[in-house]
Amino acid sequence: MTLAPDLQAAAVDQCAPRTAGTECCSLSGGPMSAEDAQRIAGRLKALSDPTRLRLLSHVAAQGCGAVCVCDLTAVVDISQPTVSHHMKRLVDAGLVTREQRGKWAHYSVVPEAFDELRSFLDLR
Amino acid sequence: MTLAPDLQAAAVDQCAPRTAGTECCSLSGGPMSAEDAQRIAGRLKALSDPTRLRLLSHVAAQGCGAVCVCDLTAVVDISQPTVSHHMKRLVDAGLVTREQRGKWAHYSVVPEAFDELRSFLDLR
DNA sequence: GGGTCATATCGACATTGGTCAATGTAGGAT
DNA sequence: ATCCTACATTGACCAATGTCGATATGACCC
Repeated sequence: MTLAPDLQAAAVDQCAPRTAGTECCSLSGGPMSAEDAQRIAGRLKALSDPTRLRLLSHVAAQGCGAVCVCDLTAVVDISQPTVSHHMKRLVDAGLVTREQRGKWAHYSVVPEAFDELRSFLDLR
Repeated sequence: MTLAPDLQAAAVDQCAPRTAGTECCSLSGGPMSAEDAQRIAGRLKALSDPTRLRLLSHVAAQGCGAVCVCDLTAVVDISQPTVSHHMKRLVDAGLVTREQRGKWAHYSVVPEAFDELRSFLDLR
């Protein structure tokens, strides 16, 4: 693992105020439209791979800090192109954001996306 | 759609007491083990298909009632074998249970499984 | 400029997965 | 026993996906 490009701020409980989750739909709210099902399934599909979950858990553990790919390749034992591919899928799904700082790519989680999924999975 | 095999009880808020979700791990709880990632990814994978989400939303809408396949085929426009296949995947993932009543198969949701996923997706 | 480092993209491969038609199975009715 | 009904299983097909090595891009340094 190379030197971390900056002092990743220690994980904080709540760094930025979360905008209310995009109220979309819920599993218990009756039959879903095909469009909603497509949207949610897309996000869940991005989460449905063990390698991506492990990568994501490292990003999420940084709280509002950011993680570069060099750190991630060291943790999960897969090739660098594969890590890039997985991170791209997470970004495309709107679950993490990517920010280029110098030559490093920094990733951080998008809390609203997870809020939406959590409320979708609520069976009440 | 054939006649419903029994009067599916109107959805109730809380029919059976939920046992506390199997506290496993969380995305924000630091790096995940490969085993945990595999487990959770398996459940998420079962949820990562739009057709299964739509089927599941019909089952979940019944609350603690149960739904037979004949009702499900009518709702999503896919063949009966495909519905069976999807329902089997949901059962194998532990998200729904299957109960044979006469010649009908009745499906209902497993709230604990969803509780576990929701707490896993909690970024706090 | 050239060189190196961090990351993305490309092409190829093997595996998984969604779908269907055809068939099997088992319960209920006549 | 014979049919019908409700559902599962099988086998096949094609599309999507995870993985890698090789290569491209782009930022920094000298």
